[in-house]
Amino acid sequence: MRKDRLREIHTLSVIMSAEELFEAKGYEATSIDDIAYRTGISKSTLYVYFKSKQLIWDSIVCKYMELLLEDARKAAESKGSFENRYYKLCFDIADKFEAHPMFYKATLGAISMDMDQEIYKKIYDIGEQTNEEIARFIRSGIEEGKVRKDIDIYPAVIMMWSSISGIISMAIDKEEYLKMRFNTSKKEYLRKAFKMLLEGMV
Amino acid sequence: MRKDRLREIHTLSVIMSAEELFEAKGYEATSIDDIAYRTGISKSTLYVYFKSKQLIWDSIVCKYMELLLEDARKAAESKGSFENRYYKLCFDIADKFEAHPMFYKATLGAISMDMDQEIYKKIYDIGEQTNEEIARFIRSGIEEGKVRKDIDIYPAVIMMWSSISGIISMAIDKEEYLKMRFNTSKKEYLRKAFKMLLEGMV
Amino acid sequence: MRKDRLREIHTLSVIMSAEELFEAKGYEATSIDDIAYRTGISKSTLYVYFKSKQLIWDSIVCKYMELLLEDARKAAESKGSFENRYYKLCFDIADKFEAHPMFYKATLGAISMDMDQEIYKKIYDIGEQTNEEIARFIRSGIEEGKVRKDIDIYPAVIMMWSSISGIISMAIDKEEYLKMRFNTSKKEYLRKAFKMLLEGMV
Amino acid sequence: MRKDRLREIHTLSVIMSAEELFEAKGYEATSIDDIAYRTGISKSTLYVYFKSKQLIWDSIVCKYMELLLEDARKAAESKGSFENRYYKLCFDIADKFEAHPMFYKATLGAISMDMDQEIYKKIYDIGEQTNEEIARFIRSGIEEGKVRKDIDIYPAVIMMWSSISGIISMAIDKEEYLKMRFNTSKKEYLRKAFKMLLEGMV
DNA sequence: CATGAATGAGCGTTCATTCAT
DNA sequence: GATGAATGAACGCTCATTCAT
Repeated sequence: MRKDRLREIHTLSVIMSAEELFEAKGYEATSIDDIAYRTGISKSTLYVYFKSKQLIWDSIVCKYMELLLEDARKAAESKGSFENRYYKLCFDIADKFEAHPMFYKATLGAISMDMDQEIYKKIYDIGEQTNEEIARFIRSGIEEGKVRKDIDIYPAVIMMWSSISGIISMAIDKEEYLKMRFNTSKKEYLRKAFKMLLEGMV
Repeated sequence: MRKDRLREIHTLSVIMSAEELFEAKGYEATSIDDIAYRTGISKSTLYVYFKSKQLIWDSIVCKYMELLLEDARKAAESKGSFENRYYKLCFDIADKFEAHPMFYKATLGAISMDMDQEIYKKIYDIGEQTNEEIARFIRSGIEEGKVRKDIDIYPAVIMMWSSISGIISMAIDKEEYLKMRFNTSKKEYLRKAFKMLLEGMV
Repeated sequence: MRKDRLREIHTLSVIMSAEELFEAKGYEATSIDDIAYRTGISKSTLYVYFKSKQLIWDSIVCKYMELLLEDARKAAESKGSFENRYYKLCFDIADKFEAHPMFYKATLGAISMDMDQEIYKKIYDIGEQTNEEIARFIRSGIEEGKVRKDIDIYPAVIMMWSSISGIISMAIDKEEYLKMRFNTSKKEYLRKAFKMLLEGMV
Repeated sequence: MRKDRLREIHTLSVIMSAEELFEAKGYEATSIDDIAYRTGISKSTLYVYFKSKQLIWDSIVCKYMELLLEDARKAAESKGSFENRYYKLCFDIADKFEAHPMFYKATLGAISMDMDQEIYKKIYDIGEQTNEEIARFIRSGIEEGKVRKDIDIYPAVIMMWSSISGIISMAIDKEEYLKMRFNTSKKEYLRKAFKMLLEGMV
């Protein structure tokens, strides 16, 4: 269908503009006018494609979740030692956080569990798949003998996930401070912190 | 002084109301009108005590930082084995996060480093003291032989800090999900996660 | 274009309302709400057409300056004796002052010389053209032998301008007083005053 | 009475502060808080002495009118030729306008003729006395043979008054412009303009 | 489908004024 | 007499959203 194509193109370009603006100025400070103007369409046209500002945000969240899922899948499926895949995963995520300042807020905020809204259901599903991939990844670590056999896999998934996010987000928020106060670059700090986190699982 | 008392009472009750509202709806979505109404004073009166909305937020951040500092100090100074003090610290913080859902955003978000403003200077100083207490705590762990000698203390402080926050905040955000999906209570999950984190440092 | 028409209509009617209100209550005491209400549109709609209150004022100033320019041009170009053209000019301006009580404040107050703003540049240019027309007018008086040859034209332009405004604005402000105290009608007073200005008191 | 003394001192110091502030920032932009603070009393105390902000303004207007009356009286009574006294009067007024940017607005704005308010009655009376002094001054010019015998004295008073104000106020508002455009200093311009006013352009 | 036009609801902030003590 | 405390009423301005065409 032509129509679907067109709709998709519009949808995507709105999301692109919104992403840039949300990242530059934050959700609240970005106006629908801004988004429409940057997209090159009229405000009313934008409303044809997105029923509300919130839904634009949710779409971006969804997109980000998909990126995370991809990273998790790579960690679970790709070749290489467990350690290598672990560091790869950590830094892949860190890169995304860095490239998209709103990544943290978007993927880790309390996400509405209102499953009536299609978008929230989708986001939830992607989250589940991601957990599943991380679980596979940890299991592969156990098989490789790099992770304790007695670990409780699902809590470990969540723990890993939340620690990684906590570590990355603080590394970004306090980059300046880390440099100034401890003369540690963000990258260096991250490597140390990820290492400490890993050793807890060994 | 009577007047100082009154001022303090007002200040505290504004902060209380604001805290509840910020927690329920977030900073942007909470209006000064809301805060004044919930405090039971007029908007103009509120402005007698707080020169701006931002300053209300900053005061809350400051208060939270002081609570954290207290916990850190207890961990560094109180008697008991390193492990016990560690778990005490983790759960003390978890309690605070739970009592104040905005704790995470308040204490870990990027805090202005504009040292001209008195309040930011104060917040920064409290943060420094807190780091120092955690460093003392870790050093006591080393002395006790419970933490590796070769650990890099300050990165470890930050790493510990960010992981703990990440873990707690996700535990709270996903409590319902953890129960439903893995039949794990938040408390149980937290204990496991904190344990994993600790073992990385051993 | 339909849309240009609409825009123009709105613009003009906002200016009309604002003019009446500024005249009745002054700039500061007139609120945007007042203007919108009197125009019969919502405040938000008003902001579609004027980006700020200041710009509404500036537009009115600009309009007034154009009216003055027209009068000056007529004085410089029309047929008739110098005296007749002089009195015509004076009373034309007086009529305008009367029709628009804020004329004085608008056209003679300190006008921003910030030439970056388009509107101020326009106002300045119109002022320059007006001075030029008055200069032509005075030169024609010299040619006719009705004005001293040795007069310094540009200071004379400004002097004439400011005296005429001073005279008219006081005549309007004190109309009631003139009648009551000296039994002189405004018109009669103005004729005498303009004559004195032309001939001097000596 | 002690009390009256004290009252007077307070009244005067409020007026002084207000004057400075009104001149620096204008009437609207000056708050009662500003005035009280600068006076060194509390806002509430200020209200003991002045029932409203408007009345503070009116008191200043009154004071200014008294200054004008003094100048007019000097012109009428002092020794010297008519011309000399004329220029003295003009420049005395110009000096006052310059020293007090709000002088113009204060003394020439349409003054309320609400004679119920004591202050307005006082202002009106001073205005009357001033006109009378100027009338005496012009009569002395006639006696000296420097002013036409057939002049209508009271209209001439008003005309002179309004022209002088118009000339001075434009000289101040456009000082920068006069310099830039015609390379004429304010003083030089004023002298020329006052001369033209005296002698007429014919 | 695309949009120009319009707006209601709200925002953070200010300030002249009142009043009990 | 002096004041600290409190406030109602505005203010200029913004913005997500609706709707007729």
